[in-house]
Amino acid sequence: MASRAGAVTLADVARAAGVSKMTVSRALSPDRSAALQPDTLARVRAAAGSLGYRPNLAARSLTARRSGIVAIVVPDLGNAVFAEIIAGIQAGLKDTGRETIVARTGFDPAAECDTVRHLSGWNPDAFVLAGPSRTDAVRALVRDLGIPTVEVMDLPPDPIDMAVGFPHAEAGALAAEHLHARGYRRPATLSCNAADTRAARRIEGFRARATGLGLAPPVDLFDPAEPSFGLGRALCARLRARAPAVDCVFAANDLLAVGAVLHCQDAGVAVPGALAVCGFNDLPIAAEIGGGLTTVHSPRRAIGRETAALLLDLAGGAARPVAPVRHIPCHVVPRGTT
Amino acid sequence: MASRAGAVTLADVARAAGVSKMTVSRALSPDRSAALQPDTLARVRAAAGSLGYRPNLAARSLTARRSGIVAIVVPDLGNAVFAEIIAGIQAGLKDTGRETIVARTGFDPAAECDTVRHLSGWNPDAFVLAGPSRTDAVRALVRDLGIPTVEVMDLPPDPIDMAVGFPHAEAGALAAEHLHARGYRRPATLSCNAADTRAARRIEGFRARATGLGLAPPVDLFDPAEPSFGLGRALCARLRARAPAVDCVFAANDLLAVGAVLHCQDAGVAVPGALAVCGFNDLPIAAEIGGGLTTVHSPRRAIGRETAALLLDLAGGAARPVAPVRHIPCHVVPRGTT
DNA sequence: CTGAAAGCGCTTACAG
DNA sequence: CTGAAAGCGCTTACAG
Repeated sequence: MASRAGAVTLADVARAAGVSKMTVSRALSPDRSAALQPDTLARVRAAAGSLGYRPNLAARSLTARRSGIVAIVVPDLGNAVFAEIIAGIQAGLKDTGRETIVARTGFDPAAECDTVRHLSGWNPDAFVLAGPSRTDAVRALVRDLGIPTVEVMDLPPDPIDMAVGFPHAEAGALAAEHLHARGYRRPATLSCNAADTRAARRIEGFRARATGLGLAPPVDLFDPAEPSFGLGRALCARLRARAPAVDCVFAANDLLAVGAVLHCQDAGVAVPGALAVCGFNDLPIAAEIGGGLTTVHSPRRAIGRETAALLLDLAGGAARPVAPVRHIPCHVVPRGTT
Repeated sequence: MASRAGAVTLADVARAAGVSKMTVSRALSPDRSAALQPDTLARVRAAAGSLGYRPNLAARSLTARRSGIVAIVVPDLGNAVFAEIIAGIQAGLKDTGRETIVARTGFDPAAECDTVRHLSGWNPDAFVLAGPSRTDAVRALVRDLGIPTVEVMDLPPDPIDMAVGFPHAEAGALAAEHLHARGYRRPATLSCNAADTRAARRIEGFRARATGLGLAPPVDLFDPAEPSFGLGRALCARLRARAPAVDCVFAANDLLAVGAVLHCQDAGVAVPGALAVCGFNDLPIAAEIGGGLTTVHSPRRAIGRETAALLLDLAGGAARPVAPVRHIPCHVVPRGTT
């Protein structure tokens, strides 16, 4: 039994194969095994296989000074957006000898800093930070650590190191252009969750482009609660009471947007006839509701894959990849609500 | 700059504080610092703080023979069920010096084995396996590794080691009891995804209890596709065409159940008047649809927290905790669709 | 209460 | 193409 106490080590394999530990080390390293004589290689691999050798990764990490770990820090796992980014990264890193370690902060910027500090003890090859805001403390810490860091989902005005995503103002601007092109002229916005600074920038981007295109200044409704269908219903009800002339709505996320559509269905308000609705993210739910929700697609998978590619470029040699800031644009998915 | 090359080590702190490495090691270990003189402790901590010392976790893991890592293997992160189990575990492990490492298998049982084998190289304190099925290879591997392992979400007939969850047949039985108590007598079941063996057991449990209570034998509709609202709509349409006398439906998951309700709304079928619908999981969507979906709540958070508690019990000393198999029951949440 | 020695299991950097 | 030596940064087990 290869249990923890008496685990099979490099020395055991060396003994069994009649070679030195170094030869075993080389035989089991994809990069260095080419230098070995074919029959030596075969003998070592056979011995390793029959003994059930599994390298001690802590020991490897200690000497090689790189762990092969990519540390991903997200606010929340239940959120499909972050889950898909992680899935994209893991898919892109598959079979490259890199493992991911995922930590969640619960949207607490201070927790992000503690988490990065702690994870740094594993000497990750890279950090991926997915949360919406970054404290100065994290920025200083990450710089000080000297570990490559990718900020994802967003393109911050002042990236710490690398970034893969899109400026959230752009997502709002695309929604404004779409609604304008469809002929709507009196817009409103729905948003929530004060901690979500990206949502705020989407709304700002919408407002800027909407007024630039000559639409009426948007009526903004905001609620500090977390997003949900129920909140979308409530905000839409409030909107109709306050500003009945509004003919279209940009909701900062799909949950609010679907809630708004549900409210309209219940209240007998024709969508998009009396009120058009555009969301953000393009979660699966957007395609599932009757007629489909028009929404701005955020390319989570592509961001994850591109992040993996960036990390592999890094490992490939260049001190910094050719393009350390990669813009993955979002786009409008027109469906039945606009 | 405390970058990777010249990171601050225990020896650096020892020099700065004028003590030996051992004293620093003790001062920084919560368990062993009690044995130090208070002023020594303070001096060491001050030195560690001002130098920005961060322990090298690979080195610690190598000597202490435990990493403090809990390795969680899930089929999919986008699935709210697994995300919540992970969140529950992470919440329960917070401030206990344990980190989680999360890997996904994409519902591929062979990938589960490869993943466990690879993660074992980090000498995790424990494995948490969340997927629905386990190959004999993983079972053998995990036993051979001698690392404590918790299977979660389910209570398998033959647990490898520890387990936290509920038998899925029980969830189906609860649904049958609920529908029976409400007076429904001619049931059907909707299910999908051949790889989801747990769903199959929920359906079996439903059938057994339904017939035991004297209901008509359920009409079973199955589709091999992944669950979605759209599939729920389609299955419900098929059901009504094939078995118009059916008066209630147990759907193996909330996505199918919501889809079934949406189909009924579109088709002008009164819910629950003409057809009652009960789902499984109690995802947020269940409370959000108009009137609310009646569903069997799966206690994901509680399972996560209980798993964390089990792991802490383990660390507390006992070779195996008092109750290595913990039953966290599910329950019906009655809402508007039954 | 504190410390000197040994060693965890690997890989790096030299040799030959 | 292969190997002997040294050392990564910690903690365990002994001493005192």
